Amino acid sequence: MRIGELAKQSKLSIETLRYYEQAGLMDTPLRLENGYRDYTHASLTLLKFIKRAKQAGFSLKEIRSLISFREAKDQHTLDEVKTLGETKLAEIEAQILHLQTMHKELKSIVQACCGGTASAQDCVILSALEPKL
Amino acid sequence: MRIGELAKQSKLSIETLRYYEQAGLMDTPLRLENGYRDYTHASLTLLKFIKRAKQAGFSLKEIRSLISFREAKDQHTLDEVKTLGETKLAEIEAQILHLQTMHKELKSIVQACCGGTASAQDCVILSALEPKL
DNA sequence: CTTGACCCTAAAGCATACTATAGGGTTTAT
DNA sequence: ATAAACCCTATAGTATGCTTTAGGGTCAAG
Repeated sequence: MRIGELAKQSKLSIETLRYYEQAGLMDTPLRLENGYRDYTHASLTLLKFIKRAKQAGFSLKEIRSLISFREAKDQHTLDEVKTLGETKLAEIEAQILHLQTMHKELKSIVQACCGGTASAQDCVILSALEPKL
Repeated sequence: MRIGELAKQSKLSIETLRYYEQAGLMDTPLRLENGYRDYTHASLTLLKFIKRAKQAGFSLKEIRSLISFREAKDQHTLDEVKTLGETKLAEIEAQILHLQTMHKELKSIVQACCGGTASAQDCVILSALEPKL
């Protein structure tokens, strides 16, 4: 299958597929006589794997690790895979906490603002951002 | 005050200060005879404002808006400021939801892995990332 | 008078994940 | 034969918020 077909089936752009190849996520595929890339169904399966891993929050760099685990399962331990997952889980938790902190802070100051078309002269939001004396 | 002193007091790097100036967050300060930047206390107050806004989750671009509101309060309405805050709140909420979705998904597959030093041959994490047939 | 601390500019680099552009072959259909 | 649709490479651009580099003045102390 040529790149256009793989793009269609994977719902990724042709450019993204070439980018993934260059980024080391996919092996360089065989080439047809005219130089066109010639993919097999395995490429599609790999792309679906990549998409699911992305959905789960892994970066392309981390996905490279996941792919190498996947390609040589017997040379890796369950712990290696699980550690990657747990590390990512911890990162996501930290990000959520950070966002929740910001949200709480921002919500309290935004809610204090009555809004309206009056001048922002005495805006409590702007005041809240001023350094405390 | 020269830039080194302002950096110390604001706890930002000298480079960041010059970057903020170039990014339009701070006015170009007066210069001493030798060309050195000469800041006043107002610059420090502004930097603290910027830092608090960052803490609340605003991007530098949004902070530019906040600063222009702050500098000409009487030419803006409460609604303008409040809308900026509410939009940002909504963005943060969306990000939290997205992260929570990923977290839930990832947690369920990571927890299913028993770990250990056995080969990843039958790793449920890797399996979970494979496309379903 | 030189050393070290401080300041300057302009431009490039970093990380992430792509997207776009320029310039040029190939294949398919009419 | 020509136009549309497809493929190729290499390079640069996008967004964000800085940091780093290169190359070079300024100033106070010893």
